[in-house]
Amino acid sequence: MLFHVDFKTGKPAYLQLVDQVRYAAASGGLRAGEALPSVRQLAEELRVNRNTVAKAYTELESQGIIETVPGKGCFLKDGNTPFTKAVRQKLLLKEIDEAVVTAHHLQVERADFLALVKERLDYFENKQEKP
Amino acid sequence: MLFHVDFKTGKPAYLQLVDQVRYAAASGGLRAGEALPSVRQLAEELRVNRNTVAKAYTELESQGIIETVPGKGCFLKDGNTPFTKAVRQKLLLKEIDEAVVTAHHLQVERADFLALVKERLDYFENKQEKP
DNA sequence: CCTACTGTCCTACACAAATAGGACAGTAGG
DNA sequence: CCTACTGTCCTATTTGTGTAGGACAGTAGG
Repeated sequence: MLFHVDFKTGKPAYLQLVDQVRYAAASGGLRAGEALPSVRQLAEELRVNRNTVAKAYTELESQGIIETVPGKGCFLKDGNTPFTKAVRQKLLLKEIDEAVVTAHHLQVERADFLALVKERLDYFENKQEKP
Repeated sequence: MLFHVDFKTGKPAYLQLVDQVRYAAASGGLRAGEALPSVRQLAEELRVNRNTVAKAYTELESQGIIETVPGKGCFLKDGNTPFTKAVRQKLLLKEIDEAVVTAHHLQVERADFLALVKERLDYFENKQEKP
């Protein structure tokens, strides 16, 4: 199965799901317009309450990743974020700054950091191409 | 004063402190070996319990940012992270991946993303130089 | 030694967060 | 229309997190 929950990590189950869907979407494991597993079906597979899955889907919708149609299901959104350019820059800058500050404390040099970033960009782009 | 806590954000006070110390250290606002404000003094300034500040300092020490000497005080560590290269790579990759995935969903192109990263690297490096 | 600092452990409490189950509304195909 | 699916709201319980104050141990200077 595509998703899994690890109860030993202490990280909330619904957040683990959110991350996994985000990664799957970014790396091409999920396609635009594709339907996600139903709330109940996924909940049973993962041995989790329906509302836990539902909470993850709600969070994903508020992030603009998926679209939920009541009575039909949840689907991966096909592009066009619901956020303005200003909001997008702010969200992204926050995460970039966190990584840059962490790199400083981990004593990772500028060149090494940039190399790592490019490597990861390549990684996600390559997976994207595949069938 | 160097630090401040905003109670309106909903973000825990001790985490706000952790972030501010991390940023101050990365941008040169705090120097290696420099003493941080004492737990009680800072707590009084910020109108916060001592243990809230103490918790922030504990977290910072576990991150390898500061060093705490019982009876004397807390000091900014002078380089040399306590982590192995493997652990450092793992910690950094996690944050880089998060930013890369977010960039994908915010539809920020590779070139724009790299430009942003370089801009922020410059920003922190420049502040570092200043007195 | 005594005083005034330093950080820390222990305990307590209030609040929020995470999870869980029952009942309900919309969709679609037989 | 009836059945079986979809997501959702409401409520309850539990668990964890953030904050708080009292008492204690180590350091340093008068």
